[in-house]
Amino acid sequence: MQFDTDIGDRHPFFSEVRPGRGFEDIAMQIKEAILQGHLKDGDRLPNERELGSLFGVSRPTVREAIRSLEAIGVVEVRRGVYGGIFVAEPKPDHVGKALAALLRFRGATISELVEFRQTFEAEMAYWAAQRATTKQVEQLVSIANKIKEVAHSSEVPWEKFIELDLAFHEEVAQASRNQIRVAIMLAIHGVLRKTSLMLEKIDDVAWREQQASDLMGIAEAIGEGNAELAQKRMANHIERNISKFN
Amino acid sequence: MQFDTDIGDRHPFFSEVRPGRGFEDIAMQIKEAILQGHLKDGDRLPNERELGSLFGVSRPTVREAIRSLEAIGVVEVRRGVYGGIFVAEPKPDHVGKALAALLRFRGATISELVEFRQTFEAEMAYWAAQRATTKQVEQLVSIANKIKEVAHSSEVPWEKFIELDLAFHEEVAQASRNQIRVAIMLAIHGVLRKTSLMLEKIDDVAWREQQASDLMGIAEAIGEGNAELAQKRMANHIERNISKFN
DNA sequence: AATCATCTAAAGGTATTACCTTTCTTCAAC
DNA sequence: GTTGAAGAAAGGTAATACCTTTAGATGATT
Repeated sequence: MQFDTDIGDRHPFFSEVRPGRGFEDIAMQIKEAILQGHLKDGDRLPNERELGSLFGVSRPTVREAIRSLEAIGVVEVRRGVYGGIFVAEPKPDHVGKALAALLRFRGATISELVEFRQTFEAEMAYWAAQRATTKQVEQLVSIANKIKEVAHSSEVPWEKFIELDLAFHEEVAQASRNQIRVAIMLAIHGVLRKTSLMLEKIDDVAWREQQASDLMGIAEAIGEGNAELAQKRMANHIERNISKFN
Repeated sequence: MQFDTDIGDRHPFFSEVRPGRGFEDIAMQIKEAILQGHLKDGDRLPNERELGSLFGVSRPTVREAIRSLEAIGVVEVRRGVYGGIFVAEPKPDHVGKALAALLRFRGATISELVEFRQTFEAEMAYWAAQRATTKQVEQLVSIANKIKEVAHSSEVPWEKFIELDLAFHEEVAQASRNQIRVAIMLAIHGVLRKTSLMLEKIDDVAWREQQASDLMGIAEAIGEGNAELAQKRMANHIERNISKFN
């Protein structure tokens, strides 16, 4: 990625902005440049001062544009020498984070979330059973075992229990080999982490053991490559969660 | 929502920022204030200069924070007298837009998208059949009829055809009464609009008529409240789309 | 009296300029 | 060879002045 920093020449794909919300124009041009393939993941953009010259705007305006792009995970900013503005790598957890913010703020209710989650996760398990690698299956079993251990002792804080549970589901999402599912799963968990803090603690050992048993069953079904079974077990698992929290 | 603009006093829920990325701190505090219910949808924040005083930072720093929040749809900025910074209303199309940007940039491939879409939309039709209002059903039938008319004449540009198709699917999403589904649907369409521009035009009248017939069938199933049928027809409809574009 | 054009104040949008802070690299002293 | 201090690149912040948009108020015209 080469940049022509000479203001006099016309830049290959950047042009000066129109009046109004200049930073929006700039953000759009940079996004477009990425979509068109002129800028690729990891590419470094010119520094803020140079960008200002290129777009014919001041540095604050450039910075506002960068902030917008940074917020939605399009670019990444690093400080120091060899720092700068970089086209962000496709990390699904970035997506998840932003998406979580969206869901949390945009009028989606918890009951809408669980309704969606029910079939979403079941579907995810279905594909995971067909695509999980040996390593991923081992990982799932490993997590399920940890949960089983933890389930018995009511000493373990419920936050720990929840974290293990979420880790399991995220691993299933990964195993389903679909970045969209991974992103949505992470987003949902972002919401759950926030909201579950407001719920009463789960000291119910019987419930914990049921959960552990559920997850182990799902891990086994995925390990056997039995998609329908994995799907069904996951659906039942989520179903039990819903009735517990409603 | 009242604000104490006197710098000397401690603000009820805003506090001065730490060094480093001050704007991040500010964005976080505002988000938190919304989550905690201190700020509600439609509330107007103090103007940029006052916020600067409240947080103990300069105006550019405040603006960068606002840009971040604006990008993810948390706040909305209006100019002019009676303008200002407002907590954004829960408009799912805002979510959809931001989500679309995320999906487009974050390594999700088209084939992952269609795979997800298949069951997602079928599920959506299932719930729509159980929840659609009379008015929504009429709207669906109306759109399906328009598509039917348009299908015959190859005069009508394919962009128009696609728009009608997307409108139908969005109406189904609305009818399913789940904001999460609506947001995801809009996001997917955002991606499709961008990518479909790169595909060859659809002059295939037979295909168009098949589409029109599909949608009419779905609308009818929803109108009858036959959830399983609606689900099945939607799945078949998407299936045909996939085979067409692969 | 109704209507249309102009004025004006509030608030966001931009430009300038100067300086601070972080973070490497480099090179010298030990 | 290790340690440490200086320097340079690039983002982060501050302060200030001025432009632009927008809606309501005001007043003139018909």
